[in-house]
Amino acid sequence: MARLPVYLRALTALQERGVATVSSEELAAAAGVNSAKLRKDLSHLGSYGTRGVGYEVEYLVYQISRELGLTQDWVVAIIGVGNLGRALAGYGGFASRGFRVAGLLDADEAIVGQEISGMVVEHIDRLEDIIADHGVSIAVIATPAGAAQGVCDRVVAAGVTSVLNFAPVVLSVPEGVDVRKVDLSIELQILAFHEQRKAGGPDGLAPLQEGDPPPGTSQYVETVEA
Amino acid sequence: MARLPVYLRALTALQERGVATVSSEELAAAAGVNSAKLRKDLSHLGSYGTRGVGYEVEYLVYQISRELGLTQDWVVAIIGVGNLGRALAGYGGFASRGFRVAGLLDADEAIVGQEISGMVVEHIDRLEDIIADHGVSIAVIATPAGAAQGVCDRVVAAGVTSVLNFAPVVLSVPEGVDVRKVDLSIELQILAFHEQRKAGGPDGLAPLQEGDPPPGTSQYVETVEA
DNA sequence: GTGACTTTGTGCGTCTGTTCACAAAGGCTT
DNA sequence: AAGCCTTTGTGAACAGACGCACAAAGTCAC
Repeated sequence: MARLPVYLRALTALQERGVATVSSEELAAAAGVNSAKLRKDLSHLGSYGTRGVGYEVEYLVYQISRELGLTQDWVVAIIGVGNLGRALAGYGGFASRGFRVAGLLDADEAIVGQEISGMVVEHIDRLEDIIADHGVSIAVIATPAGAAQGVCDRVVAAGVTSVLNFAPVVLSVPEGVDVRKVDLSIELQILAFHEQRKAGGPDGLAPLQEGDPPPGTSQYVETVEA
Repeated sequence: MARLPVYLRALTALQERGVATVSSEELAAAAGVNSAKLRKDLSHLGSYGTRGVGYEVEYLVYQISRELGLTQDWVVAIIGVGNLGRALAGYGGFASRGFRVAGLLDADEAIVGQEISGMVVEHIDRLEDIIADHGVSIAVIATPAGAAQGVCDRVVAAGVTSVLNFAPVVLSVPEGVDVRKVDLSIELQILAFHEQRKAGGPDGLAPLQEGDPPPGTSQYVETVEA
């Protein structure tokens, strides 16, 4: 389930505050979900709390970590060392959760050789070597959109079966390869959509109103991509 | 719908390639969704294509942009200018889609005054002024986890009703305020989960096997937060 | 002008995920 | 030791999304 990491974070926060036991109600509130859903998730996961008391925090942390595969280390390569790649390389949340960054790669000769967050940027030509040598199992793609599919094909061919994609394209991959996508501008657009809704619908116009330019004579292009 | 931005991106890509008309089947493939779902989304949105031909690309771009509220400009403030905040400030996808960054703010005196991507970083004390002066309607929170809720409360009090949160906490906000969350390490954890599934279940153990340490004597802590 | 072909728009069955509500289970107090 | 109280685990109703499949509608060729 996609909610387990959220539970895990809430639990580790409780753990740091020295809380030993927690009810489904409290934990659900901390994670921002319904308590019945949380209980069903946890029971579906096999672990149990004790009725009348709640869940033991440490035990649950261990169970969820194991379920998520965080008891073993995962080796990550970051491809594309632009602004975003740099931020990812310096992101503390990786190392502290069992993700080891084995390499930073880029195609730009001006960037290759630079030291970023204690690592030397390698040339993209060495991609296959680095994946094989370090046993990389997760690739993070932070390249420009145009390069993403090509890089993706190469990492998949080299045996990587999990890809985290920050490039604004839909990657096509063979069966058995997982892709997750994070797109900053899409998140903003969704917020803009809701914001507009609050302000009273799209410009207050019904779609295809009398007087709107009909399809076929369209000049609306300049309104979207400034 | 959360899929409209994906359609829009696929459409603008087609537009740049000079494609005038597209069928639901083609567009669905480009967006990575089922064609019936795409047609239902588009019809639900009110706009139509012409049967036997498909959708006119330009007209659809205009309609979706209008629905998403991209025909107007949205003013954004980025709070927290660490690695991630810097990457966001330099991200080209904002300006090109009608999102104008009105301010970069941070609490660290060493960062305030620096110029990042052509903007001078302001002190967090000026938060309310900047929101009011520029008419900020979307706040991007890229602070450390501990500061996020406090910053969120302040931007909401200042009238912001949409928040994009990169901090690894669940923000609590009053009714009517939208929060979207992007969490890099959660994405990686979900990938790790699937990766482990491919490799044959969580360590190959059934939960709470005979011989496992029972709850109450737990020493598993060191396995999770290294 | 007519017929064949293409593609949209949508009714309907299905399925997954969510929530309610309650019985079973365990602890705590007296 | 007995009963009360809290909290889990889950059956069942509910809701929304999804996708198939087909009829309506329009185009294109001749």
